[in-house]
Amino acid sequence: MDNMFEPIGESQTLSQRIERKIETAIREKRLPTGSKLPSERELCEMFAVSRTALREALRRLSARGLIDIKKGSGGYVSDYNIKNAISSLLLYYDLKFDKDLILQINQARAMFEPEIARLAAESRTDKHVKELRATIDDLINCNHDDIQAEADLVNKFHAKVTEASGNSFVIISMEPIFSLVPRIRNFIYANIEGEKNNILEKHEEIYASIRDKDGQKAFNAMSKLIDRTNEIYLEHLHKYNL
Amino acid sequence: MDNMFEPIGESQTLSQRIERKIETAIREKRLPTGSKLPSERELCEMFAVSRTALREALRRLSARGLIDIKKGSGGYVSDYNIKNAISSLLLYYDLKFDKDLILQINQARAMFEPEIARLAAESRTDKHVKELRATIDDLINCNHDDIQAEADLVNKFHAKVTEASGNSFVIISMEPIFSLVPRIRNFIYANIEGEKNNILEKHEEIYASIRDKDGQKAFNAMSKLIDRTNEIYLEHLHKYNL
DNA sequence: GTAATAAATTGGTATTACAAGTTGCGATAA
DNA sequence: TTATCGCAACTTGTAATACCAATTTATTAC
Repeated sequence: MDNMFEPIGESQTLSQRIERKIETAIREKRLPTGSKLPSERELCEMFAVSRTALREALRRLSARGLIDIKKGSGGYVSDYNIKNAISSLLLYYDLKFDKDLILQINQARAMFEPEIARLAAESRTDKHVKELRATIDDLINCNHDDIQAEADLVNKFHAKVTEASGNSFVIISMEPIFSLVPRIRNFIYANIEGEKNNILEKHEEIYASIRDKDGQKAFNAMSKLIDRTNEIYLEHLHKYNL
Repeated sequence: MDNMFEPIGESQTLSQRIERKIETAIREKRLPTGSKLPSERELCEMFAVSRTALREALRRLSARGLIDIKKGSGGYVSDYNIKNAISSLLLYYDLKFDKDLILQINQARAMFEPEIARLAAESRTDKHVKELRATIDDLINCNHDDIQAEADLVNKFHAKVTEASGNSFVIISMEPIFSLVPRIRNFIYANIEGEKNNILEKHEEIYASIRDKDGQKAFNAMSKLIDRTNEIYLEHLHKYNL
């Protein structure tokens, strides 16, 4: 019995209550996307509060990405997009970034990405095929010494495969991974010297499977690729005793 | 050539620049978790700005979950937890919730949950086994008429399985799904009359597999369960032409 | 030393004033 | 008539001051 006696009255501040009222209106679409909010003075009158309190409520909503405020113009209901949605998630991973997270991400990739490749093979459009081809070509032409550029292109390829799955939930879920890769790269300077041809081959195989709409083949190729990549990572982690 | 002429000067407001400065200090751990910020008056002097501008910066940081502000006490660097991180993600799904999202979520579950069950079987602790057992027992004892309670318990079971995987990235990724189930339930009144025994059996099978650390068996059982559930959903969607 | 009390400190709200940017209307010129 | 310019009437952004309410700290009485 932790909370036998809950706090009496509203512990919420005035500006928080205003925030919640406007937020509810937005969630219930009473304020549709893109619509203009009344001016601050008008809202002050409507809520019967000072401009100070109202502005702080608007600042919170703006910080959370629910509204856009333009100086001299006014406030508008934001087109709440994925960027807003995952920005705080990215911040979270940014703060808790460590070796464990890297291992867990690698594990998650091994679990999910083969299935994603399978779905991509079944759902991809011609546009996706073109973009995947272009990415691999860039990778082929990439300077062998530029490890950073190579890693970025590999990352781009995997992001494109995920995009080709057409499942927005999957795309959003994987987004943090592809955003964190640059940081992982700074953490693990795993050299894939002598592996590049092998890696490249597997990417070609994945590409071909998706192009030919062969889900099972895409699954297998992706599975092998991720497993091999994880092996390289683990070897490196052991070698440098991280 | 889209951006031949980039905007001149800082389009950022003063309060946004203050916000960014403090945010950077937090991200770089110069302000460690739990530490107390200087008082508003002090910060005003340090940044040489009015209290108005400073407070709006603090409001933004507070709204984003980076700091906690206690009246009469002061501001503290928040222990930025998962709740903060995924709250905006939940808002996003809340706003774009529709039939398509439900279908994509079901697809994603079919892709991911079997693998999650496999990992759970390999990583689970005794505590997880107990909790899973308790959840199934609740489901058995649940009133057959109370469809809502049943759905909640099934949902809880799947959340617990995910938790047992021990992979925090996976847990966070799946969190939106388990949060959305109540809304899906209101969308689809899929009657599992006559299915309950079948569903229950499969849950028992998953439980036993995880208890016995049989990953492959857990994978198969979860796979069958999700497939059957999706069938029921699709039948319902067709029947009512949603 | 402890507990009650008073004082100082801190965040919350209100008010007023002005700065700075945007919008739209109308006067003016072509 | 049409295009352009400029001004006026908006809008939000920042500043300064004052006071309220909650919390913390210092003081006092026991």
